[in-house]
Amino acid sequence: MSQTKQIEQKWQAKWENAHIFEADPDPKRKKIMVTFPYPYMNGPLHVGHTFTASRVDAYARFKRMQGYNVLWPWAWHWTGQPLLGASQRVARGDEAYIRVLREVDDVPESELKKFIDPLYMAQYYTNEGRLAVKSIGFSVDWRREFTTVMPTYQKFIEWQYKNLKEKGYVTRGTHPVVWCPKDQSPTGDHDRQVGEGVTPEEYTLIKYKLGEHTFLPAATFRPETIYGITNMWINPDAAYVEATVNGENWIISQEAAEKLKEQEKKVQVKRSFKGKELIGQIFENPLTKGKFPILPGWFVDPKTATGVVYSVPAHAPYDWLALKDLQEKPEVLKDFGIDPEDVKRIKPISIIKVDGFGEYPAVEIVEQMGIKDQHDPKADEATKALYKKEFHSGVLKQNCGPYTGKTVREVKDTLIADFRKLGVADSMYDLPEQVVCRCMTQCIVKILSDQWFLDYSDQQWKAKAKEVVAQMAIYPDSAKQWFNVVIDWLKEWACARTTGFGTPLPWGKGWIIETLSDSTIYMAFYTINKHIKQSSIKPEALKPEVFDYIFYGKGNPAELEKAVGINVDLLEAMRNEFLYWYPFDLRNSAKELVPNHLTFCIFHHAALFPPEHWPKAIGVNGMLMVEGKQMHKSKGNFITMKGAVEKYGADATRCALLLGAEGMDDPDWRAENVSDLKSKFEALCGFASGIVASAKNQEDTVLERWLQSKLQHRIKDVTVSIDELKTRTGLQIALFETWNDLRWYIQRKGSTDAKALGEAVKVWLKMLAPFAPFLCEELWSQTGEAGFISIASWPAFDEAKVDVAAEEQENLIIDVMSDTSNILKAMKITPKRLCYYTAASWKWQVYLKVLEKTLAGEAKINELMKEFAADKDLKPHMKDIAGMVPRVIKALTKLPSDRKANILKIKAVDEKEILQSALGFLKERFNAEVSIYSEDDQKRYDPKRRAVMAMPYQPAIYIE
RNA sequence: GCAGGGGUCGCCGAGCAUGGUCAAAGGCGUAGGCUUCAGGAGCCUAUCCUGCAGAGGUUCGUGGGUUCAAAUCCCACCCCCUGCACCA
Repeated sequence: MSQTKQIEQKWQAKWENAHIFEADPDPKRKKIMVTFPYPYMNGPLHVGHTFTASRVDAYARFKRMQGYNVLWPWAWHWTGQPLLGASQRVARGDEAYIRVLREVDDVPESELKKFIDPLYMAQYYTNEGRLAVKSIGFSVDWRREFTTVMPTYQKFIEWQYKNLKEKGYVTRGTHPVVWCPKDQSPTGDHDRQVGEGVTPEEYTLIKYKLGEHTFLPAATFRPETIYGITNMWINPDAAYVEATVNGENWIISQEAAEKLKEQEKKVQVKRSFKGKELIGQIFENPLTKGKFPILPGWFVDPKTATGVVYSVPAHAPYDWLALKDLQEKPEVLKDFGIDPEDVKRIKPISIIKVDGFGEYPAVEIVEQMGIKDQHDPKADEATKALYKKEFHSGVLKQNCGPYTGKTVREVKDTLIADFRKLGVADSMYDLPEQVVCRCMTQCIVKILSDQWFLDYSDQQWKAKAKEVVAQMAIYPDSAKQWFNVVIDWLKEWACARTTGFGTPLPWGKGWIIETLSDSTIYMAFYTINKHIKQSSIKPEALKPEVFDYIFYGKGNPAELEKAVGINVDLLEAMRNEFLYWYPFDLRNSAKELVPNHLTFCIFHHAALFPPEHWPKAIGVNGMLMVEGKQMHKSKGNFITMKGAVEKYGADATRCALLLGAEGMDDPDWRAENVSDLKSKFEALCGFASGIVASAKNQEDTVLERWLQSKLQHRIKDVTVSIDELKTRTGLQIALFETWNDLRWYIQRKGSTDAKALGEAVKVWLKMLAPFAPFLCEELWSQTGEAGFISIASWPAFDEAKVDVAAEEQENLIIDVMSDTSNILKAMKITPKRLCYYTAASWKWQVYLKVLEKTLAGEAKINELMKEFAADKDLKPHMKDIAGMVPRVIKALTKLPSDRKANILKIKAVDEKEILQSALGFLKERFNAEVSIYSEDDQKRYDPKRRAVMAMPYQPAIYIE
């Protein structure tokens, strides 16, 4: 076994035995409850889960070290269809799928066989998942664990839905879905062979009249164009039917008749015939009573909507092209007994005024794009472009009745509603593209009736949900408006279905609450599940009144005890535990859950809990990529949590992920980077334990003060970063920046045995502990500290330890070195001797004065000069000062303002002494003799007379 | 199509909200040196271009604009990612 693995197992066991992550209410301590959306158990946990949960764990561990009572619970989502589907595929002997289980999920053969039982499968993945979560070191309180099919959990969900229903958030209605006629069930995206992402579209049917009692329901997305109709198109070769539809006589395509049967229409086909039969007949516009002919249109697809299309050649490119065709090729009309002259007389009717177009936009766009005929693929493009343009900016002309002067966008909805009221319009759904079910059956649209919905359209509910958002923190902040947009956007959500695992709807036989609807407030269940498990509370005892008491404080525990048999103490303990932990303080997930789960969570809290129990914060992060691509089992780039930990170790896995991205950016998992990080950690171990072992010298030179001071900034930055869930920034500073500080100190010091360095390393380990807990525990134990670093106190920023003088001293060295290197680079020489000349004391006087004025924002050269001239000591140097002042001003603009302030505070420093103290270091660095002089030094070696160039914080340099 | 997020020096990625401190953090990679029996690791240095003195020049998706001054503000355009519902 590798050393890493040994260390990991050792600490995992120690944590578990010491129960340090098990959190109970403690009124003396402030609490933090963090949560991660429970993962769905139809497969193993993967690095995507790992990334998101690592952020939660880093936050939890950080808060725990800060002294908070931190609770991080975990559970498993079993609700829904996919688990069933997966199991069925195993049962069916689906080779491809079984191979994935075997090779990607690493399921042993003996277990695989048992996967024909979906619950067994879920239990297997749950067990594996728990081991993985433990092995990566997430600081979870396992006493609260559950799965969503546990009867006790289901009692909780029943309570939730009973409440929602009573409060009026659950409604009943109809809904169009993509439907597989063979499976007799909705066909979700994942169940499709063809047509992923395709959703039903609603057509308006305008019921044109053919004779007194027959309708031609023409399908359109643009019902406003009824005012511009010139004729009807019927495909002469397609099969049509005359049918009674909800008591009316309709003529529609054969396919349409079948479809309408599934859309809450009573359809009775009376006779079938070819479209040809209709050509040449005259129909009536039910609104304007105008009469128009039916013409042959071969482009009409009987498979789309009703197969009946009306023609608006002024605004629809296809219609214009088809009409033009007939007008130019009158011979085809002969077959239908239509007088070509009648067709030639048809003129487009313009009804929409739109910028950039004249009378007949369709005619113009066809000419502009050089579209030849209705078979030209560009016709489709033209249709879309024109539709978009007319919809957004088109204004209806005077011939549009009550809608005149309005934009299409404004009136569309009312217009449809009006037409329906007048009885001239109906509607039907159809799919814009073909959808084929996994079972190879062609899908259709079905309107499900008696569906149960969560009424997310409810304006008051929306308003309340926004209040929840307003009072909480969202990380990153930019996601906040997204939540608000989603709240606006959400409509009724079908919250129950008839198949799959889940909690039966308490009042609806045969309905099961679907996955995204049974996972909205379960964080509250964690708070009490510990008691339910420890006291083996029976599901039957968990009556709604029990939850009412626990969550709302309603009712009397003594009476409850009598009613359900849970004793008063236990009831009160549960109530207290809920009150202690709730609301949760952070919920973090990937951004894909923003438009659904996370927003649902907000809605349900708004509905069911008072403001004091509303979520405190939600974190959102990107979606993990693997080697630059989306991770997919089918793409062969699927990496499990277990696999990653085995290969790279827990700490490297966690940190590689966290260093990948923060905010909503997508992190990229690159195997090479992870192994680099793994070896970096090995180096870190050697580095740190070496220092810890040798720390003995009690010293307090400027270098120790510098190190201490630098460390304070790192502490501050890391603390602020993790607080805002900027885990990437936090880890970067904790790991790399701090490491660089330690290195600089060691270089300058030339030794590693100072106690101060050992102390700094301890602080360093503490800052790293939330990110790389195993390694830090191991090194912590080597420092001789008792107890776990996981619960050691987080380093606090200490203003008193900030030493700006020490920092500026090192800045001086760094600046001098970089100037020297720059010169060497330009000169392309190897130095034998370096001479530094520090500025004369009068220059400091000038420098500080200029600095002071600069900081105050009033650095005027002439005024400064006057002031200097008035000074007896400076008077003799006025010639030099004249040249110096502009140089100083320029140099100061390059300094950050906080450094300027520090320098002013420190006043003059003895640069010669500082450089002298770094003499050995500089010698070694440049591999040359180094001499330090003051500009005032009469005996200085200065053959090129460089010394006069010396400035405060910028000694002159001479190299030979 | 609608909505949200993005395009930065070989790569990954900070910075852009409060324009100057930005040739632009940090990591990775690459090159050179030190250390080492060797490999690895570690440590140091360099890494847009130019420059025989600490300097200058050209960069931050594209094209305009505002300003003494823009990666950062405004406008237009191009490209990429994510979500869009009965499904986790």
